[in-house]
Amino acid sequence: MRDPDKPQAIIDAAIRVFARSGYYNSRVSDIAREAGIASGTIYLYFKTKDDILVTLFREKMAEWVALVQKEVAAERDPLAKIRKIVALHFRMIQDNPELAEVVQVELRQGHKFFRGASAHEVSAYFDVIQSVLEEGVAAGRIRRDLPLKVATKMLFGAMDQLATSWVLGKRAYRLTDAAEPVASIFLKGVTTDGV
Amino acid sequence: MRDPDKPQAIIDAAIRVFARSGYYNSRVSDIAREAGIASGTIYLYFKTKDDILVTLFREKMAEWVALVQKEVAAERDPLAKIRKIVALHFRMIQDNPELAEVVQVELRQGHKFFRGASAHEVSAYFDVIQSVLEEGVAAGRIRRDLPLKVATKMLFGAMDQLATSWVLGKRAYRLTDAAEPVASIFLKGVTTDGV
Amino acid sequence: MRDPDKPQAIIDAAIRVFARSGYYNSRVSDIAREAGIASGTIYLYFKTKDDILVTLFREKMAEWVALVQKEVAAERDPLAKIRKIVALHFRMIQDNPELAEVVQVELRQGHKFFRGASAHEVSAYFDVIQSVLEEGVAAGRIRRDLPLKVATKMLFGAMDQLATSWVLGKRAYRLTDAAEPVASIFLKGVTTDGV
Amino acid sequence: MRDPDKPQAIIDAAIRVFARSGYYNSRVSDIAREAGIASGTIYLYFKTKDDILVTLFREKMAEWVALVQKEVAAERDPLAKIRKIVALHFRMIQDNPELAEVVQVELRQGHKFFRGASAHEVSAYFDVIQSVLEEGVAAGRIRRDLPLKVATKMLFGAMDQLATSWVLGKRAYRLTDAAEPVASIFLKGVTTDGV
DNA sequence: TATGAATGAGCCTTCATTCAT
DNA sequence: GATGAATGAAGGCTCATTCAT
Repeated sequence: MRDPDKPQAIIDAAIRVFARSGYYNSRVSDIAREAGIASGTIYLYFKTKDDILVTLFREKMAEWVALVQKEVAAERDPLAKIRKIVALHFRMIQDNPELAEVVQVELRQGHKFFRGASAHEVSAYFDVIQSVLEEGVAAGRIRRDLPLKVATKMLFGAMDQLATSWVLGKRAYRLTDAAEPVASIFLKGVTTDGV
Repeated sequence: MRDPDKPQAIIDAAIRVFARSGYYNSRVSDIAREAGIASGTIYLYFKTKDDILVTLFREKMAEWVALVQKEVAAERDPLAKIRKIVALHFRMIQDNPELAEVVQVELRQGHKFFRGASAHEVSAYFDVIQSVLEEGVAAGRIRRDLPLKVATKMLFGAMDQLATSWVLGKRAYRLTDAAEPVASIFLKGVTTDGV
Repeated sequence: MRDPDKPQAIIDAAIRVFARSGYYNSRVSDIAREAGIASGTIYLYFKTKDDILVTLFREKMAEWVALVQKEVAAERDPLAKIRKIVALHFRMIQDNPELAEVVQVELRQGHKFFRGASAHEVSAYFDVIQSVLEEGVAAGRIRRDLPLKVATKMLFGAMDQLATSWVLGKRAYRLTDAAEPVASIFLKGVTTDGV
Repeated sequence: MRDPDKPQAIIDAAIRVFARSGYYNSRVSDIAREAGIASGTIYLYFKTKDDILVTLFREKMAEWVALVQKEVAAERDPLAKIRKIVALHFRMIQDNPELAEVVQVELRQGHKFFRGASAHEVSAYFDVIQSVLEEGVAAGRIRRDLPLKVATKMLFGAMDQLATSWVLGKRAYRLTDAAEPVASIFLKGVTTDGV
């Protein structure tokens, strides 16, 4: 396993191919052709076809969570952090629609991800959101009685649905334009009254 | 003379099988065995394996939308209608976890559903939600400046994520208990201030 | 097996269906539909799908040979008998193109016919031709040194090829018009010089 | 890098298998086993099972027609050319009885061949025969009033029937021994009187 | 006798994976 | 390491045949 760029090139090719046809309708040889290599070469870097998807997913999610954590840390205000998360989420989707399509769709293959190999990476993102909400509560900006897990899932679900609609739809508008309304509605729903 | 219960029995068996292994990892013969019939019999009622999934999806979504429409019509207050939708959504998921798992997961196979055969059924549910929000605006209970499509997707996304987490998780709690918090947070986010 | 018309109706339907699609591309249910009966009914009269073809073939060949024998017996002159055979052959093909197509094509399924169940019926037709040639030799009208088996096959092959070309072709001409030329060429080839 | 001998090996195996059981009763896996390869390998070289038969047929007929054309061109005398064609035809059948059996039988699958993909190859052989007859007419050796198309089909049909009988029969004699009688009878039938 | 729904063996074809070069 | 031809297990679908009604 010498060439350090090959795995990345394979993953990038896989993203494009999976986005086009879905995991089960894509052939390993399609990925190889897209990557400009022979299909046997893929098996020098990945154990199985499944391994490509799982690795892809883990890697991208880890990158993503790291980025969000860094950006969120740069903000002081808990509510600004929430706005930041929404803005980042939508920007990432908008800038990487193929990756987004793969993740949106295949993420739901519960057996593979939520319950499986990538559960950790997924929950890390939820943890980031929940931590910010906790900060908000501690700062008195978010309702003390807010059920945090529920609110976390709601925000993720709301963002995810906007993203899904955009990815699977015609993409005739800028998803990033939805960030402010989404954040505002959510924040109005969770913040302390009179603040 | 064809048995009019067979298609339903096949669909019910397919729901159990797809929930267990996912569409692509299920064999037609698995569905047949689950339904207690020979695999060839399935082809007397469905054209292809795909047809089973699409029919299943369309049928269940149509039933679902009809039920929600009826129940919502029975409520007067727009905000009570929203609470009703959330309660129904969660009850349905909780009472039909296998169906829920299939729909949650396969719904995202964008190529098959959102963009494909079942786009109509899916959007009908969105229409129900959006109509209620419009009523709320007309009644002065919901913010006049609310971006309706965004709010509709947010509510659906929030419910869907709660449902997904519950379905794919350990189901150690009652999903219906989450209905009130979800509805409250959402409503606080969208209702007119001071109402 | 009460209804005496059913087997005939099934065979007639089979002729039309086999002519249209060939034996292997025809389904038993196609024959049933063509005959206006249920597919299970076919098995009251025929043991297998194969049995339909074999019975069809035997029956039609037997009828055919009986007819030719009768008509040939009505002629005195051996050469006139040959002309009669050719004329009858072409008329039969022309009047029953669907039967002809089935027989022409499936006849060659050597395993089933020449070597199999219908060898007897096929050779009976060859016997008729050869007998006439023998008469011709005995009457001094046909060359004494003619290899009879070869000449018999040649005449049959010549007629059969004309028939095949007509059946598989556009049928834009009357096959019966070819009877006289075919008979003449053959007879010139086999008759005694100077007669 | 694909093995250039594989397609030929597959076709040769297919000839043996088809000759043994007929096209419809042969499985692709039978051909693979006969060729000593895995069944999937066949699909690296042929698109479908049907493609094997069509390719086999086209290729062999093209070779055959080319050979006949070359050999016929080497003869001067039109009548000698006819004798040559008959001799070659019978020799080819006798030397390749399995190929012969396949071609004889499947050739009649009108839908596939005469009317289908290989119509061109088949008619090329007829063209060779007819051209020679035309030469004979031009040379005054063959009757000016001979209906050429009829005579062409007669000769082909005669040869084909002798071949079929031999192939499907016990092959207890040398087919090539029939060449001279067949040619003589045909030529006596078509040549100018007194020549 | 007639029906046609049900059966399930059978087969073509695909494609993830291997391995000789 | 890289290749891609070869493999062969797997599965969707068909259809001849059966049998309960």
